[in-house]
Amino acid sequence: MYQQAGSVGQDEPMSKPLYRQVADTLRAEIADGVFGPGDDLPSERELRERFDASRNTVRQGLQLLVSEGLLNSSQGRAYQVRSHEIFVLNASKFENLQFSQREDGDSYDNEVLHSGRQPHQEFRVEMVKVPQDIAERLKVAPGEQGVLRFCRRFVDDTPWSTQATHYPKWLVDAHPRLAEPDDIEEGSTRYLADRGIEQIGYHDELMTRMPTPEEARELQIGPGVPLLIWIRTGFSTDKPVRCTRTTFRGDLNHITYDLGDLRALTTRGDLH
Amino acid sequence: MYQQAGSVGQDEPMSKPLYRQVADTLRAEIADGVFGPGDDLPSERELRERFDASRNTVRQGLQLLVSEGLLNSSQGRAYQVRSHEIFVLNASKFENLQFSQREDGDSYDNEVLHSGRQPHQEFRVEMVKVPQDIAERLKVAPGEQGVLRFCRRFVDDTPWSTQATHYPKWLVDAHPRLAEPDDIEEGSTRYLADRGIEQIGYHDELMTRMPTPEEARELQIGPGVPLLIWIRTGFSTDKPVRCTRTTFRGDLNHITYDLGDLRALTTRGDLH
DNA sequence: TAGTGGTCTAGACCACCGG
DNA sequence: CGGTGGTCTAGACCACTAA
Repeated sequence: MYQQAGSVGQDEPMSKPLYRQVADTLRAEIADGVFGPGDDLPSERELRERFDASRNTVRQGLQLLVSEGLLNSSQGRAYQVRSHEIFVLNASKFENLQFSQREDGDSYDNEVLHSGRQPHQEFRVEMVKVPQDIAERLKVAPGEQGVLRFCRRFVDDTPWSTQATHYPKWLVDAHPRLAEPDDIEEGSTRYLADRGIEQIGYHDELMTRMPTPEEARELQIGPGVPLLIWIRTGFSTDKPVRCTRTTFRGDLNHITYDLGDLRALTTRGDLH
Repeated sequence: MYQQAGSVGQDEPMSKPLYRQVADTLRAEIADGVFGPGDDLPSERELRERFDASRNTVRQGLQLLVSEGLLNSSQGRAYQVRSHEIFVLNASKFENLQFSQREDGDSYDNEVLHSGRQPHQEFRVEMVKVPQDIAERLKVAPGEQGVLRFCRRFVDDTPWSTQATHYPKWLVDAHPRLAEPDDIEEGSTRYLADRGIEQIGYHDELMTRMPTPEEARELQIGPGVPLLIWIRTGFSTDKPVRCTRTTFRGDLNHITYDLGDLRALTTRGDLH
């Protein structure tokens, strides 16, 4: 059934390694719905028999699927097909993504509150040295102090994203509430705007990479789930005012932008 | 030196598995520059001695780093520290990302042409059934035919991204050059605009995930490199006109958006 | 407690790369 | 050719989960 690796077929098929056959077969079965989201896969022992392979080989195949983000695994329990509910953030509309607060009008476009999920967030404020990369974006001297307002968001106790906003020292000196450890009721962007510091332009950067071990721990993600990173630098008329780095679990989040005239979108229909 | 797994320390440290110690140690050394971009790592045999571990255990640790995108590996050669040159695409400025063509003014913001790299692209046009997800975005019946204009871009023969644009049948019927197999000189968006079909709004979606095996082959990426996916739907005054899905190697590409008034950014300085 | 996955070993053979 | 990584096996012990 499953060809041995190494001994190459005469002419063309150049047999795939066994562990890849295992992965490909299971991947196809997941795609076909033989195993649906949340289902348990057969145990390693059963797969070993089915594919006539050693345990390590079966594990190597399963590991591949884990690293593709298709499976979850944890000690003592069967491999499980991942299921995804995706949160969509419209970055061109929403200035502050604030959970469980005024959802006036259009404040964010999520499927969270509309599906009985329970969002919450952890919040903290620190005085820290502005990290090098942020300092460049804020155009402040490397090593300068600044305020970090940090937030980690959860949905039903699943970590969803972390958000770190840095404010330069000159701004904090002029508007000290930025450094206070409470959530700013009206939103810090609004607070600044009310005090004459208006953000009239944004520079957004989007990128992806695999999490570091710390990030993986913080967002409780295993291998195989990439991060989606969104860095927004907010500008007043003459200089950068703040820099926010939001780190999302890539498997649970999409970001959208609406540009230009979208009157044709008013009948949104089944558009994602 | 390196604690055994299993036998738990009395009170707290709960020793890490050996393969993680291998990975963590090497990761730190890469971060510290002990091994720079492009450098070879010591061979598995040497690492086995250094960490006093079996070959499989060392391999497991190395595999972790590969899956984090830090290392490349291929048969017969040493593990190599990945090096990244990142291409930045400003999605709010550039309608068509066209390689090696009129770079009038600001047409794209890359470090490619400015560093002596050689870009090129493969191009093809097909008549295909519009895929389900694209059909939703184009608001056409699922299963309907449409034109697919496909492009794969390279930099110095490294696959960089693939781009697939779907046009609905009604548009192609009215403007048949969309279905012709040549590159449209002036750009297809321009071609349409000249014929009265102007795209006045865009809906962009950004997401990340690990590549499927096909995608990994097409972009020549190994495990540990996530994809960055950008889906742009272009709208005329009353309906969607085209849908473009661009699939980037996440390790080589960033996307940016400029929103609002960015006069403060004119002195771009060291801002990325 | 039985069954699952997590970690680890020792050794084998192979394919590929470079000198 | 020698050295590298790629694949695979057989078996061991452990930690965790669920019944």
